[in-house]
Amino acid sequence: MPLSANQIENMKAKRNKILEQAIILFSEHGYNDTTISKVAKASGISFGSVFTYFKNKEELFHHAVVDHLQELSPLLMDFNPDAQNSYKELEAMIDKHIRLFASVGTYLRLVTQVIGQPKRFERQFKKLDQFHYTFRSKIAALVEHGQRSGQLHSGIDPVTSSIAYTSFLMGIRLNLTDQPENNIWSDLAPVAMQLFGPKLP
Amino acid sequence: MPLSANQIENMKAKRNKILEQAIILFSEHGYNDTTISKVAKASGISFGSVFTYFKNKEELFHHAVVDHLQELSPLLMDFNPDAQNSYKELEAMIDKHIRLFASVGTYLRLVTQVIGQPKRFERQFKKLDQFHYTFRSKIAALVEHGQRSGQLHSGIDPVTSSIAYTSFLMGIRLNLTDQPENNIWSDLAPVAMQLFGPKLP
Amino acid sequence: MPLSANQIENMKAKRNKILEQAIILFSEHGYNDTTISKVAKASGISFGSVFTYFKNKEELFHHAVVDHLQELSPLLMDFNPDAQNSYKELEAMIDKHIRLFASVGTYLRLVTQVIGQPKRFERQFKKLDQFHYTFRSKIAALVEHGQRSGQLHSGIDPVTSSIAYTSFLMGIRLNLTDQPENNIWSDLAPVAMQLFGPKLP
Amino acid sequence: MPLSANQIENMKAKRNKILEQAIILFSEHGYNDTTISKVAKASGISFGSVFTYFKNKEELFHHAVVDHLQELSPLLMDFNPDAQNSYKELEAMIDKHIRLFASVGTYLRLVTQVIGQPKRFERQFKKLDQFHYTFRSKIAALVEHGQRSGQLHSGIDPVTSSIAYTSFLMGIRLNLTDQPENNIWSDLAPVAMQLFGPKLP
DNA sequence: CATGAATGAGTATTCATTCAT
DNA sequence: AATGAATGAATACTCATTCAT
Repeated sequence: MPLSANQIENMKAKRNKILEQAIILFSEHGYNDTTISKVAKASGISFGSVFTYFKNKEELFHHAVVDHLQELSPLLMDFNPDAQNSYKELEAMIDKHIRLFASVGTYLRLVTQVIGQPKRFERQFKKLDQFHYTFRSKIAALVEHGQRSGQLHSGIDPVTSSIAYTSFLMGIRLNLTDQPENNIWSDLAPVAMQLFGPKLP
Repeated sequence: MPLSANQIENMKAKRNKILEQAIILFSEHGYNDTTISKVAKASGISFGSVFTYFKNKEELFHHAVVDHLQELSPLLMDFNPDAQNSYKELEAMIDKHIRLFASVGTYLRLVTQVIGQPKRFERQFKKLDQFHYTFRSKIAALVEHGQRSGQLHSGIDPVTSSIAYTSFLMGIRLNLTDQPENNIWSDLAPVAMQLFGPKLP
Repeated sequence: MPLSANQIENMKAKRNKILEQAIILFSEHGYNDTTISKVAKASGISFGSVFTYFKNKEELFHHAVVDHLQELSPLLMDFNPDAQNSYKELEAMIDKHIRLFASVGTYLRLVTQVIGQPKRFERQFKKLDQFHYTFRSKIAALVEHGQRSGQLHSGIDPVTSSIAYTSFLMGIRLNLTDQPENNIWSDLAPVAMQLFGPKLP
Repeated sequence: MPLSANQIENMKAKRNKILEQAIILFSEHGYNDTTISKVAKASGISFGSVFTYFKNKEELFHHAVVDHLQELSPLLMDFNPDAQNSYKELEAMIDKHIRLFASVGTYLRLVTQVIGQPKRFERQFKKLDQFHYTFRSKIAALVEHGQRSGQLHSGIDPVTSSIAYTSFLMGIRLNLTDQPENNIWSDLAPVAMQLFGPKLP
């Protein structure tokens, strides 16, 4: 008996619910201290059912790390490296990134754990590293463009500055809390811009 | 009959050996996957003896995180916020910091774990946070000096840029591997300098 | 899908099996020398399953001490303090008690351990102490009745003699072995009766 | 170099100090929960020195149980089975015993532990059982004397009543606390006398 | 003899995974 | 598919005993 569309929908919803809670718990308590039992409870799903959706804990962790990246990726990559006005494009990009990094603290703390222990979370690390590579490459392209068009100083290697920039983003995410009153986030955009050697207008 | 000076020396050496190996293992495998047994083996010390030096695993972790900070602290704070030539002082400081961050990757990955899960490692986090505060305050003082003396642009709040800078340091430490051939480290110094809004000479 | 009635029955049986073996082992080897592993083996149940039924060793011990008391209680309290013929009622009661104490040696040795270390087994001790209080109070009531009706000498305070009696019961249980050929038990009934100051018929 | 008399004295004192504290700790916390380390601390003696006086924990426990019995024994046996007035002799004996049992609660709780687990503490149990045998035999002799001289009823077997009596003593020791205000102890003497079937004067 | 560090065997407890219902 | 009981491997920690100083 094939599953009805309704059932399929229902199962997708359950899977997402599990993943959502898994991200929260893994993020806050780490891999080992997040037990399947706790995830099940938080998701309002029976203990045994978690294994219906994810064959084991490692799989659950993997998807918690990787699946969400698919959603985030287009948001992070939403800028045009060939934009006429590289300067403005950079500014707009930085603004978006900082807003985004400020808002997805939970997930990014999970990412941090993976990056911080690349050997331990090898499979997840590779996925993130791949993404990081395409991400900063696209940024580097924009920077190179800006340098050619004379809007950015040329002294800095574009790849270096793109690495500096993504590191900066991860660094502030690591260092700053989620306190909403913490409005230092918005002040950081112009500082981030400095990394690309902007020429004064 | 109290312990002989020789014995005391011996014990100190053992304690340090344990701590040293604990940093390596905690850094690479995280808190839970680092077992006391592994630490003991790596230190060439019997299992039970670890408990002679640290009353439990939590305590061992705490000292692994905190004790080493005492050694690192003077190196990180080795700059003069009241230096005549703020610009040169900043450059020298950045250079030292980057070299240092490049060389103590293992320990800093451990620090990263603590910062990434502040609730889980509350006690350790507080200690690190305290240090971070004094660290960036001293940097901010240097920046303020530089702005007053006109060597740095005044558009950026010194505290903000000091936070941006320490975040940047942590971020590159997180993102870069320890491959010795990885000589991007040295290229990052001038990019870091940008964060403080240097006036072109 | 809730558990079937059959499963529930099965689990109750397992729980009882564990408790039964726990009583035997705790009684014979004491709290510390009775390991969960031994209890599991004796019960024919896997090691981990013991924790399905009792959240920890302390809990297992507690139930081993306290649950069985519920079964014993009605047997010990099976006499009528308001009986017309207090003398005969006392005799019948003593007879029952002595038979009972002779037959439940294992459990009572466990009780002895708790009473002997009231601070160590505080929670269990309180439960037993409560029972002891109601138990001897009911005996005291019977004695008082017997004194009023002139069947017992009045020189002895009923509460004192009830305490003397329960102490006597525990004492013989402590001093005598379970050797079946040990038929001193039956001879003790008339001696016990003396504690209540019976008037010669 | 032979030890000076002073040193020997000193060592005896230390040994006694250890034993004294061991009785207290074993009595209150049981065998397993009493660690050598705790005994050492309580005795004001170094951890290692305990092993100078007792070759292992079992030995320490053994002496804690057995040595003190030597001191107690003459006090318990201090009555004359051939006394002219058996009745008075019994009364005096009971009085002494009850006072003694009331005052040495700590040690007797230790004894209780041994008797309650005869298999576990086999060696100690045997010693105590031996003593018990001679103790109740002497009492039985006094009772027999009393029966022959007509001061006690003859219905009860002297051995049975002596066992009843020693059981009673252990039972009240087990059941009653050491609260000094607990003056039920003194009321128990006449009740105990009943066990021997006294003829009314 | 006195001291206390070194050792490792022993144990309670947790938890991912399996599987019967 | 859903449930939750059953299992046992893994691990922190304790403590008697040994032994070097």
